[in-house]
Amino acid sequence: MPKPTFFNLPKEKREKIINAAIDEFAEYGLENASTNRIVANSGIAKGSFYQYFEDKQDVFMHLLTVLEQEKMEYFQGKHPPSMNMDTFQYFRWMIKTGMEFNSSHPRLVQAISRVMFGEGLYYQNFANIRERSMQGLQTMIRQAIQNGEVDPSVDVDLAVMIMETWSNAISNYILQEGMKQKDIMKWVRSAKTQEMIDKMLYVMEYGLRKTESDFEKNFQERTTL
Amino acid sequence: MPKPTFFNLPKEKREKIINAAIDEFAEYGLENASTNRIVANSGIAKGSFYQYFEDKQDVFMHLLTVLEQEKMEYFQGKHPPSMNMDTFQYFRWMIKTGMEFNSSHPRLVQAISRVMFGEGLYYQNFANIRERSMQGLQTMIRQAIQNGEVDPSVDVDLAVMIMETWSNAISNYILQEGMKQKDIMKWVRSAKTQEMIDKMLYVMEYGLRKTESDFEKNFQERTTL
DNA sequence: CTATAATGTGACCTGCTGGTCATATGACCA
DNA sequence: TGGTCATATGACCAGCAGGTCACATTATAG
Repeated sequence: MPKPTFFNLPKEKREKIINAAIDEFAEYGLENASTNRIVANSGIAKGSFYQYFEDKQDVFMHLLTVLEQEKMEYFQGKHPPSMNMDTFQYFRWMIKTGMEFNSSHPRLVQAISRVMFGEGLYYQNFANIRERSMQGLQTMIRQAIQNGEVDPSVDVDLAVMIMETWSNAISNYILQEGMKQKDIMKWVRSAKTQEMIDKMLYVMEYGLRKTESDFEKNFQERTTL
Repeated sequence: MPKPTFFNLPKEKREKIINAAIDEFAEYGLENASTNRIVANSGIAKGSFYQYFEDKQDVFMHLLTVLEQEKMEYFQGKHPPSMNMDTFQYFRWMIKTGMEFNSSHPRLVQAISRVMFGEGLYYQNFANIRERSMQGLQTMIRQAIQNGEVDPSVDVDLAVMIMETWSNAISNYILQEGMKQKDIMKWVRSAKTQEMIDKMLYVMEYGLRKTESDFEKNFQERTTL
């Protein structure tokens, strides 16, 4: 949390600092952000910076609350188009409204996602290596559509992106949980972890919505082979 | 690519350097990794480092190819349990085998995902803020299960994680594509982008697999309201 | 007006960074 | 043996980092 002195500042000055910080984080991420540049670009003295904030992480935490707050205000100004939405319709409305918000605050969102989701995505070199695995997935999916397994209306690139997302989500989840364990190997192979993976993949396959098809039946069928 | 001198090194020395690099990246990410620490921990001189590599990004790129290579070898040693798998079964096998590999190379995987997917996840502070939005999702999903909308066998935490993953995936996708456009606002609101979002959410809802239910019908139904 | 407290300032500190280079080492060959 | 060449070394460099602090400025109160 910023110190009280920061909140006593005139609004204009505060915003100038925040904007400089946003630009800095958007460009360099958290660890490589430079307080020197931030103070230079916001036209305050170095010493002042440390009268407003503990350190640069403090600034970044403040950006998070700014985002949270502004997003909440934005949502309060909007209203769902209908009262009779089910949960999925509501979620869709939230996502779309969220996108509207994001596109009206691109720098702020970029700064935060730069920090939260890594520098990796921004390096060109990585793209090449990703490409190779993407191509593998692509042919796999094309085949699957031909075999009538994958919904043909879902276009190939989208399906690739979805499978990649899932694959990363599962990997990260397992990695992060696994790191907490004594014996990762054993933990990964445990029935509980395997079931977790199965469930995630089941949802990828059949979706979150409850349909007439029986979950348990499908689930058993798929996983015991 | 590392320079030839690196590949002329005795295997043992090479591995010592690689291991030091893995530890460094796992701990500090790419930008904050220190070549000084790497040379100190691998017991080589600073100058030698620059006879082996261009710079630290060069080292990291090499780690990527090491991962790629070792993973390929690992997969070649394994064989799918059955030849009659459909695509989803095959994908499940790939994911699980991948997890096995990851858990047998935890440091390497951690180093790479640390760089690729950001420092953000590793800071404790962020967890608190995420918590709040998670709780919102949680109550939403509990309600949805009660209303018979969400598959009750999918447990709440998993559903939250899935929705969060989707929400992030969509945001990132839109942000990255949107940044290339002149007018983000307009692009986000364009029919094409909106349809893309609809499709992703449709897949989240109904899954990738082709079922007896008609995609086009469902899709139309859901999105025109 | 003076006294006191709060805020603003930037020169300065130490520590570490990525990177260089003159020199030392030692394997190989004539 | 002496000469050559790839490799190894670490002292050294300039640059920038985050952070401090004695002092200047301004606001507040008596």
